[in-house]
Amino acid sequence: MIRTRFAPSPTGVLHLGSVRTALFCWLYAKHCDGQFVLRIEDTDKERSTKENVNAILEGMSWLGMDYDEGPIFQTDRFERYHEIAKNWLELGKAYRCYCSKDELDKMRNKQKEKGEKTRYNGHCRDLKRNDSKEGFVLRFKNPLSGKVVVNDQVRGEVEFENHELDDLVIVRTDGSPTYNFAVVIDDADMNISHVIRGDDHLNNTPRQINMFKALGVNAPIYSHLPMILGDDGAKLSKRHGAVDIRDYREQGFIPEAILNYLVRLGWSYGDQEVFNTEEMIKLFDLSDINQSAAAFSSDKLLWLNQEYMMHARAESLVPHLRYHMDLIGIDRSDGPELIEVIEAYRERAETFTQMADACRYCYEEFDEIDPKAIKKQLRPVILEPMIALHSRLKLVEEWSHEIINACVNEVASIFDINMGKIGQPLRVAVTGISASPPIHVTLCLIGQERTLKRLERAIEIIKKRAESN
RNA sequence: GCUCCUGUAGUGUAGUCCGGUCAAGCAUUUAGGCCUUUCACGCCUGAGACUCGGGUUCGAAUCCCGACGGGAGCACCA
Repeated sequence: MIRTRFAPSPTGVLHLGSVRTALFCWLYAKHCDGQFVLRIEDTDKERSTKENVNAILEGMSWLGMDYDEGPIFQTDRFERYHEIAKNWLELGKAYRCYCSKDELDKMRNKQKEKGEKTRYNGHCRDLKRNDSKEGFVLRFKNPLSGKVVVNDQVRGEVEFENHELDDLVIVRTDGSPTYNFAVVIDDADMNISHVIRGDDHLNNTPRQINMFKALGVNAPIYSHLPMILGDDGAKLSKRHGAVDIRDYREQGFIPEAILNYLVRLGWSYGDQEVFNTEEMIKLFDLSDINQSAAAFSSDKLLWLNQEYMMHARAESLVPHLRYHMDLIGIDRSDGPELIEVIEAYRERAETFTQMADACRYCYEEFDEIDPKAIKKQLRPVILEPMIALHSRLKLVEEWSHEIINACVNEVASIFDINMGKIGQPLRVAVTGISASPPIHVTLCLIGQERTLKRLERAIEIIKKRAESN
């Protein structure tokens, strides 16, 4: 049985990089008809928070990544870690270390001066001391010679010399287990067959493999994913805009689009760009993961999001639009059906935030017309046609695309002007700006009453302008 | 500093394992055009890359060596 796990630490929110890791784990488990486990690595009691746990859980559910087991909290498993630690101490696989923080610092500084890699020098490794009352940590007795070969599914065989590794702390002075120790026990206990995680863990892997050996358990199969960098090539951080996955929800992205964008960062299937979730699961494989770091590009995410907006079933987008209209405070009580808005605006908005923002004038009055648009479109020459248009639209009984179009066409032909000459002023009058969906669609969405009112206002503006000339 | 990973257009990638079909494909970005009553969508055309230097070979993006660049790790953080 293939079992993967996503093991975030709640010392921070769920960010894009972690989501990509989670996605690959999730996809691989699904692809193999295996299981996916969510484990919360909260051994750092100081920095782990309940809020971050919530952020992670919320993010996972928004993205639609379900798990077969979990969330399992490491803090619930301390007994188990202690059991192993005690056992290792008895078997001589681990030892007590009494070195103080100062001593360790001094040791590292010396190594640095000598141009060596900083690591624990094994001072207490063979100490025959048993006074358990003093403050001490437990260290793992790492083999001194030989090498560890990590057979990575992405990197190939990576070799580490044991003498490059040091005796890492597995239990702190306060009795809490450290990350590398807890991970190994968990992955073993939970029968994780494949560990898929960020590149930054590659250097931890040989020590973990050594601990699996000490445990007498086969290590899982590892895959180390290339990192995701910001668009400037530096590590992805707040500087690059949103990092918290929830920010992407607030910005109006569709979860499937985010997954689709992320899956193409470090994985590919020929030239294909767009994958629905089913396809992703079907086509995903570890052997197609590539090895170099990728830079995050919001341009492409935006493009993909629009692709999803344009091709999704309109009904499925209604909740999204509703959510974002509420978010930016649009009163939806008086205006068109959301589904009509979606159909009119989906190909001119990249996100739901943009769409909500763009359709505001269909629901609420606006105070100001763009001055540039006034100057260009609401000119005295158009006064008569606008008045004529107003009187016709006023008489319309069935406010439909066809009839609105007929009115506009009629006025255009009476005054012998082309559509653009009357369409743009009309658009500016009813929307306040110079870009909107086709004019009949726009008017239809805005409704007859509002259209007439706004037309009257525009006519007043034009009149005033004519007088002042 | 040491250890490990990595290097195809601005960005993501195909091709690299098993040299020739690659005078390097696709997508995004970008420039121009078409469509169009605006914006967008769509369509067409263009710009833009094998990090560099050696070597092997009839032939190298692909194999070998070196340099340089980028990233990560070296905690009683995860």
